[in-house]
Amino acid sequence: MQDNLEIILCGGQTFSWTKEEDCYSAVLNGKVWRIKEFSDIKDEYLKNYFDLDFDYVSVREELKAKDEYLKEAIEQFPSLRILKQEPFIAMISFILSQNNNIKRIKLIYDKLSKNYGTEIEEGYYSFPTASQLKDVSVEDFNAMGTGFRSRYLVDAINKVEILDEIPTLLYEEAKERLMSIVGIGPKVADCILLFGFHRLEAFPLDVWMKKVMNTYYKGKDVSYFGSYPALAQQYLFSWIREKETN
DNA sequence: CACCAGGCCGTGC
DNA sequence: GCACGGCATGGT
Repeated sequence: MQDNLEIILCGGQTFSWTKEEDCYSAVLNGKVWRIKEFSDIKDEYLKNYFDLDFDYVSVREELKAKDEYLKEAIEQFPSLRILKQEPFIAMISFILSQNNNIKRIKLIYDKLSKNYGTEIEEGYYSFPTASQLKDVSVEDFNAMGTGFRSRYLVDAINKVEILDEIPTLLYEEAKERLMSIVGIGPKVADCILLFGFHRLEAFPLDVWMKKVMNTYYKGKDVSYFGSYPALAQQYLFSWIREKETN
């Protein structure tokens, strides 16, 4: 298992993957996947999921030339990619993420899968679909440990059709539309647009990125980072977390 | 025992 | 408009 996959699969952009003894596993698209390294990604579904056709090299070079912080971040995490997750999974995952930590988000993600998803192999469950969750009540969600986010989940599931509109909308319109769901604010909306719709103009500002902006990019904003601010965000997010938690 | 976590809502000004 | 407190819960 290489470190490269760790930052992508367990770094907070997805909660679908489980680190096992000798591989990373996930249930996606109705199938159990097990991978140890990039060369295991051969299936068409996974190739698309891992965004393997996008040319990260030139974007990395462009960002590295901007300043020393981006240069350091990119050199530390050169293999970072933005996964193409299912919109519904991304929406629920990032509603769960607020005022929460990665480990516990994953715990709830797995609990929802086990209780409301479909068992694909023994012990491996798909994340529930919107229709599998449509009759789940606030009290039911409370039993899953989602706490004050339970009512947000119910509202999101009731308004799931919004996700179908997103691809037709401009970034700002799409963000506003997502924010009409109770419990989705600017940051969660950006995460859904980025990880669920691959909108690379999104720029999720969480506590870590706010710290980065205040400390290293004072007076600057998203426009400083060029055409793909989401990539700059992802490198800097990983960089600052690594720096301050280890 | 505290305190914290990839924020947002509701209230008050 | 903007600042503030509160929030369920598991981990440390």
